[in-house]
Amino acid sequence: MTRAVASLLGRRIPRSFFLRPTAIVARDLLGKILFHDSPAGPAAGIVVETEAYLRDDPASHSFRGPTARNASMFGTPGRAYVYLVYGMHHCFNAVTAPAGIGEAVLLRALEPVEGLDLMRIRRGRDSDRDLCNGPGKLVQALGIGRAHDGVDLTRGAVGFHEPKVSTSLRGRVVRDLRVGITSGAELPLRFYLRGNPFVSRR
DNA sequence: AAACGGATGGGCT
DNA sequence: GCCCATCCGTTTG
Repeated sequence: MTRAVASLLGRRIPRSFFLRPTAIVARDLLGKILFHDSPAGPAAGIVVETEAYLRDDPASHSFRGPTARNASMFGTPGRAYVYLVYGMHHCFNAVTAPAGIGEAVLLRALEPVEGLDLMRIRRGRDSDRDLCNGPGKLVQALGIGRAHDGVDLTRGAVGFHEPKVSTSLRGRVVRDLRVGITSGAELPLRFYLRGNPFVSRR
């Protein structure tokens, strides 16, 4: 681990964190750091926007039961669920709930804090704000792909950490409707940090 | 500033 | 065939 990264990351988020109600996990991931120690170099960002996807939730991939595609969503909590959407982008989720129950948290936006040059190359964009302000964008910026579907986020190259210097999020957490879905659109399961310029929409 | 459409592929009815 | 948990360049107001 590089010197810069060591000064950034606190303790790794353990599996017990993900074994709590999914909306709570989605809320509590705000302010944590998503890190990928990739072969090309480290990249990381502060989580600023998430969405919860529940069982018996018509917007959730798990709604119609387990399939080959969504298998990891029904697997061990604290692992990744990565899938291809719109034929060209990937989305990254942290699996929650006990095995057999298909729930997860979609990561929608990060505030880039490490590996910004690498992110710019991967994204083909220069502006800091355009690196991780969307679910497809952050996945591309971090170098995450289909190969990461099912990986354990509590150990290994991809995972969540406490920030070394933590700031209070009191009064900054907003809860409202999810983005880009049709059914289940009335459920308030999106969480983001008020006023943060790296959130995917204002 | 908002609205729109094209790209692109896999999963499911 | 149709429907996407999206992104981006272009057009329109």
